[in-house]
Amino acid sequence: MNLDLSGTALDVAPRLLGGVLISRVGGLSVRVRIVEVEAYLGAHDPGSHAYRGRTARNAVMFGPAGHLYVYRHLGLHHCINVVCGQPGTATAVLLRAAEVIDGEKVAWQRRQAAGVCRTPRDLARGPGRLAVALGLTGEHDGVAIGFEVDGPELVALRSGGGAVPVVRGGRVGVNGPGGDSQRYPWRYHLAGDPHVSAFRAGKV
DNA sequence: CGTAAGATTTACT
DNA sequence: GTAAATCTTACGA
Repeated sequence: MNLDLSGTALDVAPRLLGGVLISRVGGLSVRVRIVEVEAYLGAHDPGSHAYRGRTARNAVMFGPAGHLYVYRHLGLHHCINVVCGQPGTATAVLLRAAEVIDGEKVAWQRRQAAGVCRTPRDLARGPGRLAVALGLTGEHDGVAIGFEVDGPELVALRSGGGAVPVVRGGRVGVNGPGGDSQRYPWRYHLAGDPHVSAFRAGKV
């Protein structure tokens, strides 16, 4: 089943949960099940990078859906977004955490090379860790997303198909006015899944 | 041009 | 629990 990315991040985010992401970076295949995402709505969202307009970094978000927006955070880590919506609307879904279901050995080696990973649970639990496990870096900013498991694209996305228990809550590290982390409840994750990262409120 | 803050992770007290 | 690492963008002088 193909994913429809033409809606806003709020439409797309819940549908990505339970879906499968395949990465073939460097010829090494890693497959993960998405368990946690966050929606970002561009110009209408103070927490979005695109809130204050287009820059060289976030240009991809203003483009058509079905592309990867990868950015470097704090100089050390990368975060992966799926661009959705229409061109000109900078809406995207941040992939925050996933469960590695195939290519665990490759993911483990990448995580060991970049830092320390003690348990399989931590392989892709968190945005930066997920990027490492998948082998995605700043070079992959703007690459097209495929929808076939064995397609030519570097990364591919597939819907999980069935309904999954979704929990909605405040985004991690992002606050609304007055330090209210629940002001924009645009974080979605699978209920009770151990691979979901811990919630942290943003700085006030 | 200089400074502050950020969609984070890791290590140390 | 708290701090440090480290780079890009935004904003004030």
